[in-house]
Parts: sequence; C-alpha cells; structure tokens
Amino acid sequence: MTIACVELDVPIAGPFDYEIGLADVFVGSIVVVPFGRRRVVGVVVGLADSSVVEKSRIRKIERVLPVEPLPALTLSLAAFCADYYRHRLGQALSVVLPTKLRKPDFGIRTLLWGYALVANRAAELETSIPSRAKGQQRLYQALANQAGLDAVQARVIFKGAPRVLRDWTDRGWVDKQAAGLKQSVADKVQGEPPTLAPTLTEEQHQAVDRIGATLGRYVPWVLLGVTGSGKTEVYLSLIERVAAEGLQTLVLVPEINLTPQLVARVQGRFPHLDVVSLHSGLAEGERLARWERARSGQAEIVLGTRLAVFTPLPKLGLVIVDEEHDSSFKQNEGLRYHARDLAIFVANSVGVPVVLGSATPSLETYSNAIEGRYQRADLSVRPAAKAPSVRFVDTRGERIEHGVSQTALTAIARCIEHGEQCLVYINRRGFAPVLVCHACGWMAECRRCSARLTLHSRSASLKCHYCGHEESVTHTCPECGNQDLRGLGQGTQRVEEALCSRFPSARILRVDSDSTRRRGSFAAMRERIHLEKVDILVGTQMLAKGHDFPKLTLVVVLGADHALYSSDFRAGERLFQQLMQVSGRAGRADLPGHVLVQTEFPQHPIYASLAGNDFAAFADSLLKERRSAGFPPYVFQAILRAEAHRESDMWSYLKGAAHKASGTADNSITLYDPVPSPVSRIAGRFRGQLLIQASSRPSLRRFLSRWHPLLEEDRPGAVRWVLDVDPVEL
DNA sequence: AGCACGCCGACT
DNA sequence: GTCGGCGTGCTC
Repeated sequence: MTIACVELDVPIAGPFDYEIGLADVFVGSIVVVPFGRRRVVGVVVGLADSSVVEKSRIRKIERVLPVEPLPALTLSLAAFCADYYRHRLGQALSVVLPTKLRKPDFGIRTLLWGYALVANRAAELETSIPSRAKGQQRLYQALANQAGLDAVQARVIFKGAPRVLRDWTDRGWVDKQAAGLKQSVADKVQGEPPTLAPTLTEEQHQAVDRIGATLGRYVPWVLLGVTGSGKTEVYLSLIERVAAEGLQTLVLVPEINLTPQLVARVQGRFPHLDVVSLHSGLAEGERLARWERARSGQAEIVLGTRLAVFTPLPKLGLVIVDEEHDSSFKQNEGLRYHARDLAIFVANSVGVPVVLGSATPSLETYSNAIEGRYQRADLSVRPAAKAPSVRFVDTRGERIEHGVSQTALTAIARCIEHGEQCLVYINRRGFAPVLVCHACGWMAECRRCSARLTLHSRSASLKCHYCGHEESVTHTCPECGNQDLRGLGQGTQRVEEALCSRFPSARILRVDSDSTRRRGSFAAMRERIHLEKVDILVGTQMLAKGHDFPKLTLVVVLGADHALYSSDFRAGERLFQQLMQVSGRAGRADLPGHVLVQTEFPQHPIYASLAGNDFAAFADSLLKERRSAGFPPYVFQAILRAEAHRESDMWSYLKGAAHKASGTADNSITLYDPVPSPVSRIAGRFRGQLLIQASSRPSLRRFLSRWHPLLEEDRPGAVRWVLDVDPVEL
C-alpha cells in the first residue's frame, strides 16, 4: 500500500494518486497534498499498491490532519450525494467537512509537535552544541534519553527550545512529527432550568409507542401533527428512549431563529445529556469542537440545520426531521441536496427509524404515507386549544386602506380592546412595494436584473433583492418627467404606518429581516411579545413558525392571493403550509383564535380546505391534480440551469443540451423546451433552464448519468451551468 | 477552482 | 521601457 487515492475539492474528476510515505493513512483520512502550485485538503477514498499514473508525476502526501478519519458511512453518504445530485465526489466531500478542516493549515497551530533525534546524526548534533549553551545541552540530553519530546515538554526543559528545535530540524538532526492535538476549544455549558416531562396525551403516547417499537431498524415515519398537538413531546420521549440505550439522535430543524429555543427545551429536559447544536451562526472553531463531540459519540443529541445531516454519528439510533416540508432543507447552490432526503438515506444505511414531522407534510412525503411506503402516526388533537376559526374577507367588495380591509381593521380594533394580541401576516413573495409613475406606468427596475427594485421608504432607497444593487429614490420619472412617483404595494413598513395612524395608542411591532437587523436580536423581540408589551405584530415569514405567543387571538393574512398567480406549481402547496402554520399561532387554552384571510377568491379550493382545517382534503385534491397534470410526486424532475452575459450563448448552450438529451433519453423521459428562468436576468447574466421529467426515480438517475457527462462538451466558454435534481423551486 | 504563463495596450 | 488586462492550460 504505497498509493493513496485522494478526492479533492476541484472541478476535475478525481481521485488523484499520492504516495503515502511514512504517514499513517487510512481510507477516510483527511490529508494535505500538493496540487499544482498549491496545497489543498483532500479525503483518502482508497489505498492501492500501484497507480496507473506515471510514477514521476506522483507526489507525496504532505501530512494527515490531526483528526480521526471519516467513517465509512460518511464516505458513502458523500458518494451517494455525488452520484444522486451529479456532483464531483471531491466537492461533495468538501461540503461534509467542517470549514476549519478544509484549510490546509488546519492544526499547524493547534497541533502538538513531537521531536526525536535522527539516529545516525546524533553525534554530529552533540558536537555542534557550544559548551556554554547549557540549555541546548539539556535539550539534547532529554531527546537522547526519552526517545522523543513534544513541544510543551521541550519548552519546560529550556525556554529557547522552539527556536533551537526548528534549527535542528532544518539541519536534519531532528525529526518532527505530529504528536497529537492541543486541548480543544472548551464547550459552553448552558444552565437551562430542568423541566419535567408532561404527561403525554393518548395520541402522543401511541405515537411514541409505535415509533419506539421500530427502534433498531429502518422505518420511515410521518408524524402528522396539527399545530399545537405537541410533536416536540413525541420527539423528546423518543430521544429519551434512544439515549437510554446509549445511542445518539440526530434532529434536523429548518433554518430559522428558532433553533435556540428548541435546544433550550431539549437541554432543559435532559440536563444530564450532551446536546449539541450545529447551525450557520457558529464560529468555525466552535462548530468544529461541536462536530467533534458528535463524531466521537460523546454528544447524545445533535440538533442542527440541513448541514448537520452530514455529521458523522458513530452511535446513531434515531433521525428526526422537524417541519419536514420546510424548503430550507433544500440547498440551492453548490451541492444541491435535500437534507430530508439525505436523512432518509442515512437512517436507511444505519438501520434506524426516521421521523418526518409536520402539520402540513410535503406532498412527496404525504403521498409516501398514504401509499404505505412510510408509516404514519397522527396527532390530531390540540391539547391546549381549539382549532382557530377561519374567515375570508372578499376584498372586491371592500374599501382597502393601505392594503388592510375595513373588516380586518374592525377585527383588530376589537382584539386590542380586549387586551389581546394580533398578528398581521404579510405573504412577502413578490409582494414588496415598488416605485411607480402614475402618469406613464413606469416602474423602477434594476439595470442588471429583470426585476423591479424594492422601495425602502425609511431609508429612501431602492434595492434589488437579486443582485444587491442599491440606489436612492428618484423623484422624477425618467420616462415622462412626472414628479408624482409613488410606492405601490403593501410592504410591511406601509402596513405598519397605516396601522400606526389608525391605532395611534397601540403598541405596534414590525418583525421582518430589516427590522430584526436594526433593532437587535430576534430573541429580544420574542421577549417583548411574551411580556405582552405588543398589541399588533406586523411581519412576514419569520413570524409564521413555531412561536408561542400567549395572548395572540387574531391573525390577519394579507397578500395570500399572490401564490394563486404564481407559475410555480408548488405555490399553492406552500401557501397552504404557510397559512396553516400562521393560523396555528392564534388561540390558546381559554382564548379562541380567529384567522382572517383577505382574498379576491374566497371560494378557491385552497381556502375552503384551510377553513375546514383539513390538510388531508387539501392534500388529496392537490395530489389528484398533480397526478393528472403529471407533476411531482408522480414524476421526477431535474432542471438544467444555464446563464451567460450574452443571451444567445445561453440559448445555444441549452438547445445543444436539449439535443444531446433527446439522443440519450428513452421513452420514460419527457424533455421540455428551454425557457427563460422566472427571473430571466440577474446581475447582467441571462438565465434560462431546461426541464427534464422522468416517470421513475431510477430512470431519471439512469438518464442523468448518461446525459450529465455530455453537458461540458462544446460548451461556449462564457456559459455557466448547473444541474438541479429534484428541484424545489422552478 | 486557482494559479501561472503569455502576449498585447496605457502609464510612472 | 514596465504594469496589468484576461485568454488558455494544467493540476496525481
């Protein structure tokens, strides 16, 4: 075994062969190798006695990073990703590694070096030491007597040791080797007050028992629990059982500010267990330290966003995906994976159950449940509250004031009078305010993107949400010279202003990404809401998810209809999920909740299902539609996305790709024509896409494995392309 | 992807 | 005369 096959984070097909030398190298070892004129980190994926590469070209592994090799499961997960999502293995492996481990200099500073005399040159070294240099002599004696020293010991013997040892190493008298890792970053222990497990409801109990009975083998579960039914309690009970066996649980959560709450809850419940959370807000060192705790098996509970699915867990006993329908589990750049699907792969490989929890599962998951591929456990009772009543305000028959109907205003007024809290929820998608000329119809658009600029009245600026471009508001229409430019559309700011003037004495809090950034942390806002220092909350997306606001009894939904116009076939599904989620915020124990949805289409089937609080009816009707229209989950999709500065380059590339596809596809594949992307130009690049549909997952994979290698052939240099397998957004 | 080599334009 | 533009070619 003199050759290591190493995968690198480079866009060329690997693996690359390297000579092993003296280092201890295993499959899974993370190594630093010379590559061209630089040094890069790679992962050893194989060992061999010989290589087909010409001997003179093979270089040597520089060093092995001072961490344990990646376990086989992690390697096979990366291999699956590479194959399924048509990505290079080396790049997939790089995604798996914590960022700290992607740097060739990792461990140079934290590494503890060991020094030993080079046997046949010891005499030479000894004679070189001047008789005055007592420290050097002591150092030499120690090296000779102890057959080796690490840097810390050496320093104790003689303060100038590091310098001298480096000098001796350079002269070849002393050998330097990694002797281990310096003490790792200390973990922060959060002092959460311990909480007791509540008594489970009959339904929760049943769910725990049924799922618990499948521990130890791969069984995919859908936990369909209406908002407020206590899914988390089911998770906690299962985690407890798994931990009692000495096994680990992986909990995946959406990418939101909610993670700390869940961590606190889990830690509070299991004060004696090691709970590790992994999310994007962590410093690199902290992330690595936590990753290490998970990888070593020390942490019993690993809770994190999509990236956490790659954490090596030696004693995995259970996987939980909370809010499994959430689109933040899909990564939309680089390796375009779906963490929920990978969680299923992981559970299947290890042989443990996976629980997909949601009040509104994705149709993919739901159809798996009703067709019996997944087991299903339902929580249909809200122990703490009744389901909210849902009403619709037909905006065609109403006077609308800054986007808010009279009916809604009246309801808000009544809510405040009762000393209760109210949430005005704005469906943000494409709902941002724009600057419009009322004389000629001109709208402020981004010069580099096919998108309108969003008006931020507070900063008097126009911003492009796609390329980040920002300019100040003009007061004169560039088309017709008119001075009467106005904001159109209900941004959260406008609604806030309107509500302020209508309810001058009410305490109004706006929660969106802008206001959160400016007014401090999200946690502080939650605190205010909890202490009932807020009467009216105005916000988007951020407010929809899993917060328990005690006095919230009224939810007003604005801009829901936007989803009904969308070209994305999933828009309806997403709207329903959002509305169910946000309605779930309303009402607690003794205070019944009300939801008011403003719409021009009160009789639309989506709204009817929402009023009945009936996910099943909604999902069944959508599934029927999807089946007859030939959409997922009944077909399997991939999208080739291309972009170029010159539109014609992009089109000719996509047409070429379509041509290659038609030569590769069998009759299970449907090829569509290249079309412009929904935002057809971003930052000056024209974007188009080509949709592929297959009647089965295997046939899609077969097709992609043949088509994908052709996509790089005769590509005009200026064209960039990516393949998105199982796209979530069109 | 990086990184260097290389071959043409406007500058101290 | 050089600094620097990005085309093109290579990486075990």
